[in-house]
Amino acid sequence: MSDDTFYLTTPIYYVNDVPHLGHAYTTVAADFICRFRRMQGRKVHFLTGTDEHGQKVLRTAEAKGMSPRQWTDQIVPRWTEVWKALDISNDDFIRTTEQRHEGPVQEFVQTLYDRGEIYAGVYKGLYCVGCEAFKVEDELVDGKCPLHGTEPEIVEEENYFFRLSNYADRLVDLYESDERFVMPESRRNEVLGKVRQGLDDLSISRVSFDWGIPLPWDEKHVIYVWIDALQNYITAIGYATDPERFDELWPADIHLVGKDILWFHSVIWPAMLMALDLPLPKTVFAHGYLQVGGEKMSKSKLTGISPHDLIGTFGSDGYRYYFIREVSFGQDGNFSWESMLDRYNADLANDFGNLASRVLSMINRYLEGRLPAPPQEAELTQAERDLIDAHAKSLSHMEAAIDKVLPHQAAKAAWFFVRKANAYVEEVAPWALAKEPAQRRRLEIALYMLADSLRLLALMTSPMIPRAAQELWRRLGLEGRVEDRTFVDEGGWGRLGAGTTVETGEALFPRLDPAS
RNA sequence: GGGGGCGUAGCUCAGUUGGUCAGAGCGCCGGACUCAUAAUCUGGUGGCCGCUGGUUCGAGUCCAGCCGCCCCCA
Repeated sequence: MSDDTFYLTTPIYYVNDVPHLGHAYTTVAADFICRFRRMQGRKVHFLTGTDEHGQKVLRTAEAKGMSPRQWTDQIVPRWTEVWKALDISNDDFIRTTEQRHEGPVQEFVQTLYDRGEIYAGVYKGLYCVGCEAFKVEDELVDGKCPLHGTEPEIVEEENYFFRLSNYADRLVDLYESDERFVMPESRRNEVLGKVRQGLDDLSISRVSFDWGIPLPWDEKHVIYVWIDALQNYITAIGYATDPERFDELWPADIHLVGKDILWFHSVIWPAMLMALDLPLPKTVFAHGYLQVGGEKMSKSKLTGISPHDLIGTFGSDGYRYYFIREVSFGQDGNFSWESMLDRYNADLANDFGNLASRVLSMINRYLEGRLPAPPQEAELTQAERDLIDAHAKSLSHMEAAIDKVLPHQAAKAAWFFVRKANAYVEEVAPWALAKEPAQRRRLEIALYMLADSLRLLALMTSPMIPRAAQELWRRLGLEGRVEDRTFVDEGGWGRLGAGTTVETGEALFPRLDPAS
């Protein structure tokens, strides 16, 4: 791959049901990171999609009186429409039932088989359909799966196994030598501790049902859904079909996952890649879980809340901002209607939206809506220099936070500049300058600096709140889409043309009444 | 059973290798200002840093035990 590419994946979501807040949380964070990387000038490839095979989907479909294909075909749009509503900028969307996936997956496992990495054996065990996984006695509570509360089925079947056990040592070396392979650090320790205890070989096929991808050398077996699913990360970018494209994008920079599926991504997936001598992803980042608190939705479970329920009130931008800013990314976080409302009003309406509103209004009132000439170096006072410093600091902190995969810190860093800009307004008090004709140039400089601050903020916040950023960009008389710009090209001061007419308008983020 | 994590102001959380580490934002109280979405700026209130021992000249910061909460286990 080339250095300027940036390939990020979300999990492909299991289409057993419709999307909920947890899925959207991962996807929004991923989108923020990808949009930010694009504006850093990286050549981004952002992949998401759906995981459609396996017994659970089959049973869900049967329960609805549909074929699994009918079921997945009608539910996938429920996912894509949510991503559209949240302005997710994915470059591709892969379904594991697509031809471009199934063929290469067969080639992948065939190659493993040819290399002796897969062998036939018999598996006897307790299988939990909910988990799509075998269980050992120890894991059961009163004979039932603790996650699903159901009794596992006793299954004895001929399976093919992947020689996962051969890779424990190499995996341990990997975790120890590369601190970025599993992030955050606490998760790395978790995986390391577990793998040090050794690994068993992994059953990778099923014969009891046929909703899956057949093993090419033994077609009565279908490939275990997880093995099939993980490969979306390479099949989507041309593994076995388009070597040039594959080489350009692989390895992935980040696999973003929830902590519940870390094992598959940090152990099984790299082991399979090792078995084929393919490069390993650079980082598997596991974020925390959301929990639902507060009064308004206390009776709901996270999985019972649709993103649409919140987008209606807070908008796509409000939704995105809240989940990016509120939750410490590597840790579990709480969602509540109340905290979402607080964040929206405090950060978006008061700090950001009002800043735009007051600046545009003053330019309109004191300068007839037209931007003055940008200040010369010699015209800058300490107040302007501080503002310029604040922006530089804010942007560099954002970049550092994104490097560490900490979107909430990046959002916080951006708001440092918002606050500084508001403080600058107070410091220079344009309304006072406007009363004294002798201060005309000082007034122009102050309002130019503020308009320019808004432009820089539109750039910085576009990855988080793309709609408001675009609207601000437009009101400042700027052409095109802000998301197509880069920090390097547009991140300097003084890029607004003298004489440009700016527009005032409706509040970017109208305050929301807590009572309603 | 094994492995990992969390418990710091009312709330959400920061606190590298132990010594200005007792912080930020929100909330709350007061002051300033009036360009603005009763927004903004500014000052302040507020915490036996879960409990108990230990190591140390000195511990949210290390060790042990305990209490509470949580996650993972192919």
